Amino acid sequence: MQRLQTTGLELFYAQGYYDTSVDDILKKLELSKGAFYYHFDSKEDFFIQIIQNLLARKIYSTLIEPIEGHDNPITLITKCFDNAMETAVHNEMDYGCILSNFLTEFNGKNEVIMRHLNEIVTVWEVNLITALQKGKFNGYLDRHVDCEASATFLMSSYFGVRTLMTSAAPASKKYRFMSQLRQYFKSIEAKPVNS
Amino acid sequence: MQRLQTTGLELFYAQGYYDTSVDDILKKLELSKGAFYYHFDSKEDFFIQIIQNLLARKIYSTLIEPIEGHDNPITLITKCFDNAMETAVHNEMDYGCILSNFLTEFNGKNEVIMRHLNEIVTVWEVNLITALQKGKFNGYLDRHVDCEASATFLMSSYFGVRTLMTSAAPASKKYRFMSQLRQYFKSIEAKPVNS
DNA sequence: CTGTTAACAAACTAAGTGGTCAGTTTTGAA
DNA sequence: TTCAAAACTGACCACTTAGTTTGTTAACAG
Repeated sequence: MQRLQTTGLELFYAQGYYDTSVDDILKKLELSKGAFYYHFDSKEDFFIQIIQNLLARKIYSTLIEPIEGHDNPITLITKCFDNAMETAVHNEMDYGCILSNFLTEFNGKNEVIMRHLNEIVTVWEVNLITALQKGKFNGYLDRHVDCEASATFLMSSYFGVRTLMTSAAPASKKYRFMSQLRQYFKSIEAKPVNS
Repeated sequence: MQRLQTTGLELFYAQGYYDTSVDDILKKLELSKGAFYYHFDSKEDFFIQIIQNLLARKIYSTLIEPIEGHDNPITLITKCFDNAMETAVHNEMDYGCILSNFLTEFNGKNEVIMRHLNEIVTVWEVNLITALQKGKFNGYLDRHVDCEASATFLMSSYFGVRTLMTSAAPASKKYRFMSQLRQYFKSIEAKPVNS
């Protein structure tokens, strides 16, 4: 069962949902169709279970959990993005940010799945905002910073760079991105008081 | 012929390439399959012609041409992104950035098409870098700015925010994004000389 | 009027697609 | 040992896919 979902997510991530047939998955697993439809109502049902069981966890462990804590959110987020992109650089099987890819694929096509995906996006957003607000409260961020806006900007840039990284020269893309991310962070960090 | 390609791009953009059948396009055009395959070798050939004839032009007119000129690139890029996102906000048929969507869809699946798409990305990148360098030369940007890195950062953030905008509250996403884009720009613009 | 050709129509093929179902094996408790 | 429920098989169904083939117009040069 776990094996089913893991393989499913791998294939869906690599080939896309609509371009991965149930037969594809079953062939890789050497399983029969009957077994599959015994466990799942439909391909869509299968995918939704994957979202809830695997995708949500994956996003949490790579993008949310690392930014929790009471340290400087700038440091935490920088490290978090750096790590996430580093695995992408070193993983030849990188097809961009899973979440962003699926958002693109299902947009305007499957409302049910979109709701599940957007839920994960919202969780990420809320956690980012919270981390930033906490950072502001603790004096790491300038007190004029718009945390909601900053979160949107950070999410955008991360989604986008992961898309760009798949094309060519991911390592250099990562380096350039990180340098400008730091530049942005420098502009919202707490200014030293000239007393 | 023009009608064929225009309708094709509309459908490919809205539903994705793999989820749009030749029959879909022909049904909307009230045309026969014979006519289609008289003009095009294959579905892929059809799409590649669309990329070259329509997509490249669309990217040029919305993202490249507006940033050409000798004004402050910060102003130009800000206005350009603002306009591009504004049409997205007001267009109920918005499915994100066409280029970014296709990059996601074809990544790892069709190398030929990927090459064509990446060509467009490169053109955009080169023009962005040029605009920034010119801005640096003309004293609009701080002379320590890494123009390549800045271009990557700008492209990433734009791709990403267009993906996010399709989910919910595009207008508010736009507003938040633009505010932080300005914040970023403020951090790379030429510092006033304290003489 | 004739023959040629560009432009299309429509029926067709072969290979998939998601999904079903009658039947078989495996498991585990009584 | 029994037997029912759970787990699984693989052939099958209706349908869709990209692409082909054969046939029909319409225009037009000679």
